[in-house]
Amino acid sequence: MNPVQFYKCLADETRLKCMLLIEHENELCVCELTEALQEIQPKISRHLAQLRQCGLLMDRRQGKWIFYRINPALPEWSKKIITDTTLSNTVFLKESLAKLSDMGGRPERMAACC
Amino acid sequence: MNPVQFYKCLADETRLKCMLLIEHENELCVCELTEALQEIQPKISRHLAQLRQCGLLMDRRQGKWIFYRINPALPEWSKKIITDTTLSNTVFLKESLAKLSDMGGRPERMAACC
DNA sequence: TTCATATATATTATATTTCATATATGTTTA
DNA sequence: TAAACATATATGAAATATAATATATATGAA
Repeated sequence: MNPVQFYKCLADETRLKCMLLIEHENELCVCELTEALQEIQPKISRHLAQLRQCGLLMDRRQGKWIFYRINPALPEWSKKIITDTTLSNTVFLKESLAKLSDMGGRPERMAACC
Repeated sequence: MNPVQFYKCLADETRLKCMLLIEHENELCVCELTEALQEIQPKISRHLAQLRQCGLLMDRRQGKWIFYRINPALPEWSKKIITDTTLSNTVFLKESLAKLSDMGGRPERMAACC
């Protein structure tokens, strides 16, 4: 992971909030992020695609939904930065987390089994 | 310090290398960075100005030279990210550090006294 | 004046957003 | 079973916004 590329991925409000919300919640789908950030779906989807292509996120499909999580194969220093940034910027995420917990009809997780 | 703005500052090769080199060396002037990165002076200068305006760097003048250092007033989480990134990306800085130690006629520091 | 450094600006390159549309899965109904 | 529909997500292309660069010019100290 080139550090410049890594920081470029984090250098956008939508992408950074996606990353930190996913870190905070462990796993989120596109519709949950769309609701949390109050943005249109294609915009969220595009930024998630970029984060996936750069290796920061992994996805798994469960039925209609695609869940994203932090790529566990990321180098330790970059994973640490993501967790540290999440812990130290609760205000930055406050509104989005509120929207998320107010959201009805969230998809149920099944363990990514076996 | 807004985290998006912070990461935007780091999301450029020249700026990131300046930050990490300054972190590594404690203090560097424009001419040293120009030599270390093998870039023209106005380019370095512009990026340093941006880093200063955003509050990531502080400068002090000593005669002809202006020395830059990491702004000690930065929030802890962001200072930590700068040190962690420096420690974990030695390869990224290798060439620049070599150029720097090969450089002749580097300005002498006087303690930023009193 | 000269050397080192800083700033302004115009041009070019890059990134982002939006809309329209496509794909993929799941569900309903014939 | 299969066809039709609904929902979630992805993508292509165009318009717009933002950032980077190179060049020229300005400033400030010795």
